[in-house]
Amino acid sequence: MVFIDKSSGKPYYEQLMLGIKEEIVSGILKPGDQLLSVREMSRELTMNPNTVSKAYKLLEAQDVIITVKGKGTFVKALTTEMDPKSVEKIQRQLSELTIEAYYQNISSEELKRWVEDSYKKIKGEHT
Amino acid sequence: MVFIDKSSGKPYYEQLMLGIKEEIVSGILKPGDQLLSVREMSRELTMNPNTVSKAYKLLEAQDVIITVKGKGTFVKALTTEMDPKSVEKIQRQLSELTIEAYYQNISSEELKRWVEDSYKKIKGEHT
Amino acid sequence: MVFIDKSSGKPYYEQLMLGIKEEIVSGILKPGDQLLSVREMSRELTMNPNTVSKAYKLLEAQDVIITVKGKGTFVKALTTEMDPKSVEKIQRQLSELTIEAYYQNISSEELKRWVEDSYKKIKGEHT
Amino acid sequence: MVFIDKSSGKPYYEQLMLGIKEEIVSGILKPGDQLLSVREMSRELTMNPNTVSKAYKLLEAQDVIITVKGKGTFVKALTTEMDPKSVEKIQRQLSELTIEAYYQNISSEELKRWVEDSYKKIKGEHT
DNA sequence: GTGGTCTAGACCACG
DNA sequence: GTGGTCTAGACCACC
Repeated sequence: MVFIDKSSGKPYYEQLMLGIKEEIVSGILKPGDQLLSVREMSRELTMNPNTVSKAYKLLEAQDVIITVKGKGTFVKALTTEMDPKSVEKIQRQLSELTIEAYYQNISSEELKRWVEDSYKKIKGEHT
Repeated sequence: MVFIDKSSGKPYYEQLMLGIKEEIVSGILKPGDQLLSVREMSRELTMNPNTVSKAYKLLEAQDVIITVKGKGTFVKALTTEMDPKSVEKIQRQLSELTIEAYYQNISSEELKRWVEDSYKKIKGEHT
Repeated sequence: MVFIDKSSGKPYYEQLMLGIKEEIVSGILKPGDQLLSVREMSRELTMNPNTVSKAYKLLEAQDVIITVKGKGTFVKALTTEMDPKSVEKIQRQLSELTIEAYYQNISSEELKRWVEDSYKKIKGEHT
Repeated sequence: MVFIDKSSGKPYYEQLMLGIKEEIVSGILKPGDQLLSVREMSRELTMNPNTVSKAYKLLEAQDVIITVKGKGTFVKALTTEMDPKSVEKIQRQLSELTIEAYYQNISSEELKRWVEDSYKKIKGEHT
């Protein structure tokens, strides 16, 4: 069950996208699994259907899920290739994060430990 | 010289804030150094003075710089304490980044290597 | 209704910030209450929306209110912790005020009575 | 010797005005005493003569000091009457301070104790 | 010269 | 509807 923090400042649709990805990488959602319909999901999370729809559309554009008309929305298999653009974006964000971390006197070791922890958390959720 | 990507979608003032922090951690700007005046900077980056001012004000709120009315704006010494809120924010962002990275088949090792590289880049620029 | 004295020399946004805080401590505004929207408030007070926005942003930085994009701005619960910087500032201002008072032959007792009165006024407005 | 905090944000001339008043109420400066000349004072405090001059002019307007052309500037006797405008201003500032204090969970008692302390500090400096 | 405040008005993202 | 960003330009206080 994805959790939406309504006062985090982050757009709902982004939180939902991230939440779904999180459930996929952690194995809660598996390839072929059907997502809640837009209307169900919107009721579940008490948000506007348009917002859920936007998240689904963007996830579909990212090849994370696929919508079959009249059938529903399904999780796609994790791709084995990297999307250069996404990778580049991640690197850029990481670089910015490093500057902020450095400014807070967070050492490189600490930061790497946090990366490790995050990975463990994801894998640990696999059943 | 801070570079502003006018088509990145990121607000100019955030880019400027990050750019200035980058110059500070990398040693290009040292404590006590005077920043370009709001007007100079706005001319330099071809943006509105209000936008530069906004970045300066926010950096001042973060204790990164200090502005003396009628005098100018100056770099403060790097603090040695951590701001719990900022640290928490960094951890959260890192956690989200990890999910995206995992989705792109980027290994934990790879990600940690990038962290290390970013740190080296910062320190390598020290004179 | 916050009152703005347009000829007091004090910036509008500061007057608005103080006015909102006053309504909160006196119980007129309660945690969770929605503030007037930026546009409504600007119409109400006949000032520019940007000025209202500035006040709201600063109050948010002080953890007094919280704004949710596309939804509105809401009163936060009064915190139970002290912010050392704010406390220091209050002490400094009080010290300066004392000098001015002393210069006007205002006794310590009188000044303390005024403090008491101000507190009573705040609490008296509670419902 | 008045101390000017060049990075406090407060205008220099106001700091100087307050500093001189402080020296008067604490007895360091007595009625009839001669102040440093504008030029001496500006050298002493490493500030612009115009700034010192502005402070002196304003203090003269407040009947705190008096300038005799060709002679110098002298401390006037503490008046025994109150200036209604000044008193009103003090009350207003105190009222605003109370709101901020209340917001920081500072009790009425604490605030009154601080007032008492400030008064003691002033009187304690009397020789 | 410096930064600070305020206005007017445009455009965008979010829900 | 909401707030956020950006621009253009005016006026003021401080130094």
